[in-house]
Formats: sequence, structure tokens, C-alpha cells
Amino acid sequence: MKYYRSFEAGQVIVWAGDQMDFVGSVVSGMAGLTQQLEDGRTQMVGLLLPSDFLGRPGRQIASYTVTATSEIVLCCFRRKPFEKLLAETPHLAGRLLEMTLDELDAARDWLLLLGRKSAREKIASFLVILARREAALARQRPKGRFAVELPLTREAMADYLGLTLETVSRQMNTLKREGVIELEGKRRVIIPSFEDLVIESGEDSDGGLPS
Amino acid sequence: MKYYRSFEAGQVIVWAGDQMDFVGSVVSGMAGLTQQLEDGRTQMVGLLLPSDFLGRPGRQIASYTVTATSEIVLCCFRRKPFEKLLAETPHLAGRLLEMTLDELDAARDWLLLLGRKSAREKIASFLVILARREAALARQRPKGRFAVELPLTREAMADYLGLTLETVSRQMNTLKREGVIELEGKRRVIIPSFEDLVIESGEDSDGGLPS
DNA sequence: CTTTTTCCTTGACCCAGATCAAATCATGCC
DNA sequence: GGCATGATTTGATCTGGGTCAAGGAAAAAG
Repeated sequence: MKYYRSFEAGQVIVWAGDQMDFVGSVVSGMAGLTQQLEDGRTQMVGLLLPSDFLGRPGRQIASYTVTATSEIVLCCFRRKPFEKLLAETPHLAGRLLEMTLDELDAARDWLLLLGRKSAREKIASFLVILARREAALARQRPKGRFAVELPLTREAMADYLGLTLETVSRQMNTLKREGVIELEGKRRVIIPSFEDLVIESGEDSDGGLPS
Repeated sequence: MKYYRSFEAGQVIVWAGDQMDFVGSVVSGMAGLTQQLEDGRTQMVGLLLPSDFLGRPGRQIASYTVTATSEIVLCCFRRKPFEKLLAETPHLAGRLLEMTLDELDAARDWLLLLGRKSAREKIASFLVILARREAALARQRPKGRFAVELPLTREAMADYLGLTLETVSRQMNTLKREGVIELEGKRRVIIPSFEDLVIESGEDSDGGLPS
């Protein structure tokens, strides 16, 4: 009933519109949910990190294309048995509701980012989000000097942020030039002061994560 | 345990950060959830129409400001008894999960709208969304000639779409000039051909609502 | 080691939508 | 009616980020 699947960076895990006979959770690595307009414009609409849930119980057709942005390992369950288990286990349903509500909150922060933030603020916010989620896995809060791995291409970042890859590149290098971040290679970011980065992100100062 | 509350257009129902000791659902009218950056930039992150749920079980502090965009009637429950009921009624929890997943899907369509659509496409998409939701309440699909009520100011529309109110006004009048929509007063829109409006919205032709 | 491919950076230019500034319209109030 | 008040439209101008076009850099392939 439970099994593992691995994908390499760039591989498509599920195509939007395909039959989807499993649900799963991310063990390691990263994947993006994307939506497209027919002319090819692409927007990432979900970012899956370790512990995140993939799939929608009660729905057999995938609504979004899921692509591995880095090497990734999923822990999968066949959908039918999972749904049976879900119906029999109120605790599991509650946990899933909790996770879905958290995802909805994250999506709403993302709406604010896409609708109202400048390119510079978008980049800073994205790094803040990654740092927070990376720290949260270790039950911590990011603070002071902090390093973040970017398991995405500039293009994937652009699709996340509603920008072009050129703008992402320019803003990353501007932030670097101004000392807000340091780059170690192209995919590793050092944040000298997490607090300063939060200011750049335009967020309300307290940033209160409620849970 | 159950009671009704009414608000006039423009009234704030809940302030972000306030204690929130009730949950509710919309009986009639419309409200918006909004988030703000400290410099005042505002983004609507949720739109509540009749039958929509307000509040988050298990959370006593409101994360978003809720404002009535039109006269509105809510059916409210005190939070504690509701949570008790929720814990005792697996069916209710399942229903709530279903609604939350639908909201998440809507939020993801909204991400695509904010991240990648032009102002014209945003306006058209918004009208398509309103028409679909209005029709859905009558268990129908919008088709052919269709009328939509806009219980929002141009500014509220701008906050929904990540635009300025001037751009909203201009695009509405451009669509009117081109015959894609007709305006009856400022708050009522006639859609001569729903199918043509969907094309203007940039959506994938089929538009498949999966449920 | 060389070549190919993929990803990233940088520059020059342009345009959709923002900003600033006036009108116009609609509605309620005295 | 005459006069505030708030919503909307319209015009003029500006600009952030998009688009187009080369180049680099680094990994993968041969």
C-alpha cells in the first residue's frame, strides 16, 4: 500500500488532466505545481517541500502539473485505500484539514506577493519563505546569519514570483551588490541578516507566524 | 448557539489580529478578505459569497481583515461549540475539508491571474468567476447572454485583481466600447456572450470545472 | 581535453499599467 | 433646489519590469 518513488530534477511527476491514482508526501527534495495559459505563460501555484502532501483525496484527475525542481523522493499511497483510511480515521481527516488550511494561508500570502509587491520585494519574500520553511523543519525560527539552498532554476523562481527570469537574475544580483545577500555558486544564498531581509520583503515587521 | 449578524456595505466585520470568537457562513451579500503591507498597499485574498464559510476552526486570532463590500447577512456560531461539534461530527469535518480544498483551488487560479494575466484578461476573468459562482448557486452553468451584479467598488475590484482603480475603470470601458460587455449603471454588467468573455479571459478553452 | 547544452548574466529599448491631476456623475442631506 | 460627499471616468505623463539580443560560465557529453 505504501511505496517510494524518486524523480530527477526537471522530471514531470504528474501532468494536469491525467488520471492520478495515488497521493503522497515529500520525503526529500522539492517540486512545483504549475498552471499554464494556452499561449505558454506559466505560473507556479504550489511549492512542495519535505513533509508536504501531494494530491487531492476524492479527485482522480490531477488539476495541476507537478514537476520535480530538484531530485525528489515521494512516499506514495494508492488513492483508494488512502481514501478508505481517511474515512475511517477522524484524526487523519483533521490533520489533513489543518494542513490544507495552512496551505490556504500560504496561498493568500502568495496572492499579496503577486498582486502588490515589487520585483525586489518578491525576491526577498521568496528567500524569507524558503528560510522560514527550512528552519521550521528543524522547529526553529531563522535568525541572524542564515544559509538557504535554492533547488530551482531562475526560470522556476520567475514562475513562482510572476516575473521573467531576466528580472529574477537582475534583482538577485542587485541584492548581492547591496550586501543584502551573498551568493555561493548560483544555487546557494547566504543571508547575512535575516531581519534585514524581512525588511526588504515589505512584510509587516512582526511577521507573526501564528501556529 | 446560532445567530444572525448584518453589516452595511463598507463596514469591517473583523480586523486582522483581533480575537475572533465566532465562525459563520454568508447568507446573502458579499465580503472581502484583505491583507495589507504597512505602507497601505492592499490585496484582497478572499471573496465571500453566499454559502461561503468565514473563520478558521482552531484559530482564535483573525489573520485577515474582513470587510462587507455590499450589505451582507451572516449566519454565525460561537467558535467553541462549533469546534466541539466539528470534533464529534466526522461528516462535518469532511464537508469542511472539501470546502477548504475548493477554496485552495480557487486561490491557485487566482495566483495564475495575478502572476500572469494582463489587465484586460484580469477583468474578463473576474467577470467569468462571478458569473460562474452566481450560476453555481442555481446549479447551472453560465451560457450565452448573462447578467452579473457587481457588489464592489472599482477600488475593491482593483484590490482583488492587483490593479489600480483607474486601470479597472479604463479596461471596463474598453470592454464596453468593444461590445464584450454592456454596463447598466455602474454596478450591473450584461455579458452578451459568455463564451466570448471566456476567450477574453485567456483561460484554456474548455474551462473544465472538475466537480 | 573539446564540444555541446543548459543555465545565467548583462545591455538596450519599449510598453502596459502606475501615478498624478482634473473633471463628471450620483446620491443623500439640508 | 443647492451643496456636500464619495464613486467613477478621463487625460497626461512616467517608470518598473518585460522583451529582444548577445555573451559568459559551468556542467554534461563525446
